[in-house]
Amino acid sequence: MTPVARPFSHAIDRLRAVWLRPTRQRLALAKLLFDGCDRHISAEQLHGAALAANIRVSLATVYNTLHQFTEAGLLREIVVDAGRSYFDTNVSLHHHYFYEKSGQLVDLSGDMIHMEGIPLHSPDGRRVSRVDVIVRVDG
Amino acid sequence: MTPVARPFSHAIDRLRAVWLRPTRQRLALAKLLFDGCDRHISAEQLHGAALAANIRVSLATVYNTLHQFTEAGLLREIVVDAGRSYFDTNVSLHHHYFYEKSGQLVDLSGDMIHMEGIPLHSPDGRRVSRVDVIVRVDG
DNA sequence: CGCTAGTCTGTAATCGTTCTTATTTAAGAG
DNA sequence: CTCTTAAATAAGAACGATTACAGACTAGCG
Repeated sequence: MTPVARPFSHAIDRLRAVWLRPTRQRLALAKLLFDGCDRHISAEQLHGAALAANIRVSLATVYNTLHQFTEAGLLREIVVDAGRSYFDTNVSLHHHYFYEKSGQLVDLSGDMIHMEGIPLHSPDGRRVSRVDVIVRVDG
Repeated sequence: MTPVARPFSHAIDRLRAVWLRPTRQRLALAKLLFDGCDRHISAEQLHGAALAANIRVSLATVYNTLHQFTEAGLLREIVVDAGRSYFDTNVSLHHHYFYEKSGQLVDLSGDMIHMEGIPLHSPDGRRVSRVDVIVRVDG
């Protein structure tokens, strides 16, 4: 209930906060993405969802928007496969199960796994931007 | 020094051990891959290396061979980017730094990071096939 | 309203990878 | 050594996800 926990209930406020012009397309996509549920969605899936909701938006714009949101910290990109990446609306610290067969991605709470010894810098002193843990499941 | 630590010094023995016919192409690629150094190599890079070494082999065969070796446990596939995957000749337990800018992959010794709480099964009881940890570095 | 930088569209291009089909080859039998 | 056959390879077409491009559109401002 603190302002930090749920800072921007409205899509337009989220966009303003990260200095992205609230255009029709970005607003519509933001509303689809940030509806309160955590999502793991691909660009194609979001494009499909937009069309299904009668929002005319090109696939190129979906890609642009997803990358802009990711850069702004509203989304986190998760690469599971050569040639498949998902965008996660939950940007808090957590990890993932990945079901190789179905391609499904499932959250693994961040405090379930304790990691020690993870470096904050690379061997040559550069900053670690993030640590991805993917638990791969056969079935 | 135990037989297990360095079981197959010769490429041909490695192939026999995993029931892959030692064809000219597979032998040549195995020699390039398992020369004693740990490598993180992409299919294109290996193809280039083969051509440079005057080994005529098609890209399709390089892909087939890499996947067969991976399935046989001689290699480990590491996906870092949508549309880029590397094959690691070091199949022992360890993790990786990934330099986003250069695309370089660097080993992170397995016992540097201690992880606790990593599940052996998925929430619905399926076996975890492996856990990938990628420490992403900006520069 | 009119201007301008930023954004969007539709399509073509690109990239890494996989598929397909004809050809070649390893390896065992005779 | 030759024959036979299943397995492996070559070459390029096909593929799917993503990116690039050039022109049209629009938000925000005066």
